[in-house]
Amino acid sequence: MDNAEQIIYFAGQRIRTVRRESNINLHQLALLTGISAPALSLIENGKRDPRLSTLSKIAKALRVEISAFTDKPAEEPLIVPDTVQGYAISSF
Amino acid sequence: MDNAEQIIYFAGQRIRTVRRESNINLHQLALLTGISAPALSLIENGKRDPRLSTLSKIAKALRVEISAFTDKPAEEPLIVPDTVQGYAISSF
DNA sequence: AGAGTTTTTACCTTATACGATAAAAAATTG
DNA sequence: CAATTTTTTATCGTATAAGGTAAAAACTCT
Repeated sequence: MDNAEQIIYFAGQRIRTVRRESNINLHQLALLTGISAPALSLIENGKRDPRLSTLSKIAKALRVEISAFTDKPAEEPLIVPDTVQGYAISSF
Repeated sequence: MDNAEQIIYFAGQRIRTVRRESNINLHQLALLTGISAPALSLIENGKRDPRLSTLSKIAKALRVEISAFTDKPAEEPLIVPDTVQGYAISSF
């Protein structure tokens, strides 16, 4: 799996995750984006290499930035806090 | 100009800016990405709707995230911290 | 299990991205 | 300005994205 394939696969997973968080199905996303449900299915499964305009329509419909589909989520902060949820770390 | 066209146009401008900051020409970027110089020219001028894999190759060659082409740059931070990652700013 | 819903797959058509090449146009530099 | 470099435009061939439709498969319930 080369780099581009990984990106496509990852983006598909992210789109699916965001869509499910919005509690809508492929048919509904199809209506919102103007992209057919079969096309969306292929994209979510990493079997299609979507165009920028296609990503843009999906992002707009799901109300996220395109980077939500392309960038790895930020690392956890490197600075360890003294307390977690009000408990001193030493108590763990 | 609809939303998708704006995204495509904006991405092209960003790619051109990042490429020029790297001091390379279209021919050189073509060699780095495997995308022809004419194709890169069309993309930079917002006349072509690139595939995700194409954006990925360009981002990799220019050593930036795809979001560098798709997202509006973040505002400058409003609050200047006293320390960064545990080091006093004055030590830089 | 059966019914209803959602997703996937397949097939066909159309639109368009992309590579290659060449030529024209624009920008840069001496 | 002339020479060189860089970018743009045009044309052609191939690959593939995307829509529509329909059928199959997979899930989700009661």
